[in-house]
Formats: sequence, C-alpha cells, structure tokens
Amino acid sequence: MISKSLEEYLKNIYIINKQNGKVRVTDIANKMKYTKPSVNKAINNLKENNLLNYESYGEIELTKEGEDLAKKILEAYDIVFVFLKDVLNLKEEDAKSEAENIKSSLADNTINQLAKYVHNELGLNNLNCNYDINQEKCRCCIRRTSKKQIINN
Amino acid sequence: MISKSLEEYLKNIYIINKQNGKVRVTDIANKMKYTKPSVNKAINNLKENNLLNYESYGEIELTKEGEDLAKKILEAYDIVFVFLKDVLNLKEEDAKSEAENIKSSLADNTINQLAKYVHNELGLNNLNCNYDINQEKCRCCIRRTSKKQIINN
DNA sequence: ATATAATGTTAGCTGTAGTTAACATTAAGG
DNA sequence: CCTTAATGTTAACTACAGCTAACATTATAT
Repeated sequence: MISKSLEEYLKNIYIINKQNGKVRVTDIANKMKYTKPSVNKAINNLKENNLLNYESYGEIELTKEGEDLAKKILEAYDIVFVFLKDVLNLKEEDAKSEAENIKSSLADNTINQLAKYVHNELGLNNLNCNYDINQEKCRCCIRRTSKKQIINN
Repeated sequence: MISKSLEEYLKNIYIINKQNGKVRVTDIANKMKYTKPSVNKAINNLKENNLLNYESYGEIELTKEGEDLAKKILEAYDIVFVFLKDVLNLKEEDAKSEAENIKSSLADNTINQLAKYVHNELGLNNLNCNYDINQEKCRCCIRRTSKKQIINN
C-alpha cells in the first residue's frame, strides 16, 4: 500500500500522459505545484514500488500495475467528485479540491457503495447498479462522462 | 488551523472527559493506541494552541476554545459516520474507521451540505434542513442520537 | 558547434508525528 | 511511611514529504 501522497503523484502522471503523450518531471511539478526535487524523489519511490519505469534523465512510463492503480485512483476520485458536485451541489472548484483531500484513504468497499448510491441517486441507470471498482467495466454511465471532465482540467 | 492528527487527539480528549470526568495521558494513549511520549508531545502542542490547559503531571482540561473545536470535530465525524452507515449501508465498524479517515480534511461547507442531505435523506425532519456546523443548535434529529452512539464506544 | 536555457539530480535542511529507552514523579498497599 | 507500581517526561531516533541551493545533463538557437 503506497501513501496518499504517492497516489496523488500516480494519478497526475497518468493524466499528464493522457494529455501530452509523455511525462516530464517539470510537468508533474507544475501541475502539482511542487518543486522538481520533490517530484524526483516521488518518482524514484514509485519506481521502487514497480509502478513506473525510470532511468535518470529518461522517460517516465507507468508499468501495467502502475496504470491499473492510477485508473483505480482516478475512478475513486471521480465518484467522490460527482457525489460532491451533483448530489451535494458543491461548486465545481470546491468539489474538485475536496475530492482531492478525501479519495485515497477510502476503502474499496466504501467507494463501491458510494458509486452505487450515486449512480442510482442520479438516475443514470435503471437497474440496480452493481458497481465494483476492481472490475474492468461497469454498465453505469457516470464513469466515462465524469472521467472526461476531470482529465480536461 | 491545527493538523488532522491534533484534531484527532482533541476529539478523543473530549470523549474521554465525557466518559470519565478526567483525562490522563495513559487514557489517551490507550484509546488511540499510541505511546505515552507521543501523547505528551501532542498535549503540549495543543496547549501551545490554547486548546487546553496543562502543567506537568497536572490535569488535562480543554479550554472553551478547545471544547468548541472538539465538539465541531465530533459533529463532523458524526455526520460522515451516519452517512456511511445509514445512507451507504456500510457496516458499523467500517463506517467508524472510514469516518475517522475522512472527516478532518473536509471544509465546513462540505460538512454542512452533507448534513443537510443526510437529514433530509433519512427523513429525520419534515422541513428543509438548514444545518450549519458553526451554529449552536440545529433542529434536526441526527445530532443527539448519533453523538450518544459514538461516545459510548 | 558551442553558449545558453531548460530540465533533472543530489545533498542537506525543515517540520510533523510517530517510536524506544531511560528517567522522574505521583499514587497505593502493606 | 516507605516500597512498589502506575503514570508522566525527556532525549534521541525513525520515516515521510516537502523545501532550497548547488550541480549535472540535455536541448535549443544562433
């Protein structure tokens, strides 16, 4: 289990990769408002956890494991974000920052329950939602729409 | 703004005081599963923040400010706990531990929105709830009942 | 092709928050 | 009342996660 801090790095690396195709230390530092040495440390830490491949001055590339975890983190983030924004009616900005603070400490089961609740609450599907964050696909709606929203920020 | 860690100490000091009348370093250490030196440090830190009065080997007493903050923290904890348990249907134990992890990072406004939502959702009042965590009293239900529940654990 | 700018790394610092080991103080029982 | 047990404190260590300053490498532009 990596720390919340490292999860946040992983999430951002994934997003930057989707946006730019490549990921540099500077990109991460800019996005997360940290200094480059902090990012460097984090990267090496993620590397030791087999979540990405990296050689000095080289490319930052998520491993399969790293990408899967990043997706899962982003997914959890999304669910919390949508709940805060669309169920609790927080302002978009607030929902975003609050979701950042919360997400990584939540257990899978909590996220699953929240997702099911949100899916049903927002009436985005007509069956009873059977969401599972460790499952490849969920037939519910929220997923794709909200993910797009978050990546384009 | 004190840290999440110190908030957790404050909350527990408040609870122990309600249960036992007095609060000792050992009680806090036992309840929180930390060592006594850790507790000692935290207490001195809370003292510097004017949240409690303490002299070496003396009594631990929350100041007015400390008690108010403790109540607020506990209140926030309650709201999250009830949401997880009664809305998301998490098991009591899980709801408890998850609420611990989440609560302190949430903004007042988020807690207020969540409270309003939970109050209305659970049908515990018939008007539209106007909850405000910085307000002395809220006419909604959840407050007293759930607080009792948490203190008796 | 090389000077300069951009990017990345290293070393050592900070603060937070926990730990253990050793010691000090206070409370309780015979 | 004085020994022992319980409780509380201090000092010094750890790990995490950020920082700055200084340095190294790579890319760009004339």
